[in-house]
Amino acid sequence: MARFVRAFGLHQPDRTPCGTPVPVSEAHALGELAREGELRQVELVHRLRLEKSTTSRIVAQLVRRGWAERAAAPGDGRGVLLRLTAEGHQAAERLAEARRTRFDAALDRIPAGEREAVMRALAVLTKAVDD
Amino acid sequence: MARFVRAFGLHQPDRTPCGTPVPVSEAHALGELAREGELRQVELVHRLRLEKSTTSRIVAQLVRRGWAERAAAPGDGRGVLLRLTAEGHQAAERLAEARRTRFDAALDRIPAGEREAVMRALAVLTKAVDD
DNA sequence: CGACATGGTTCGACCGTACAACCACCTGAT
DNA sequence: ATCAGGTGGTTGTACGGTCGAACCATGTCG
Repeated sequence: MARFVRAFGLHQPDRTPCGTPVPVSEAHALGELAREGELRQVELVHRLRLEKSTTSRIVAQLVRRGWAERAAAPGDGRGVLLRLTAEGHQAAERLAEARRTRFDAALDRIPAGEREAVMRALAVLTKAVDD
Repeated sequence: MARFVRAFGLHQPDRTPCGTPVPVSEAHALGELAREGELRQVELVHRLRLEKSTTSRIVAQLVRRGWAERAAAPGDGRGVLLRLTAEGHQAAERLAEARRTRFDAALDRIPAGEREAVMRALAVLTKAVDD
């Protein structure tokens, strides 16, 4: 496990393991938003497992980069609804591309017959770890 | 993958995912030293995938805690040979215990028939990711 | 003997995260 | 209708892990 963390480069939180100079948490936020389309900020807190203060800053950073925009949440005057801008979607796509490249390279080193089993195992492990 | 990182708590580098209030990198260093007995500091640099400056600081921290001690490397006046103290071994054991607890809990949530396959898959993936 | 490489340390800067305090808004009970 | 307590967000502050560069000592090779 420890080996995996180091090999994957997870100990450097301000750089994506896939080589992109974007903080890991920001990349994750971008990914969630890209998949969901819209997201309440509080939902992002839960998915990213961060404090709301940290999440607030990350969102501010995304907005500053021009990747996301805040809107009022429908039916709740307190909430913030997040949405990716056009540039945000492009950035997410670039990130996904880098991720694909990185993973393809890794998968190449896994015997073809085992690939699917490994991917499924990772999903199982994630679910098991997730309390 | 991203889900796994968040679920496992890897985004918080100053706390072990297993609940111990010890920085992740320090825990990894402790683990390597416990397994190897002795280790050159430069070897730790490679295994931890850190800069030598960062490694130096981590070692200093271990020494400060009374968990490790530096010695001259045999046959090389520049090098530093690292060794765990008695307290260091105890600390490593406590860490291993916490890890075991955490993993057992996770493994309990994996169908018995799949456990071995999942563990093997993780090893395969680590090797594949490791350039 | 001199040039370059290697192992370590120290210094400075950056940045991600948590915690606390605070505000705005919502909700439910009286 | 009102007030208490809960929830969503922001800002200030502190902490700490990591890197890069400068520097030193030691080893190595021509």
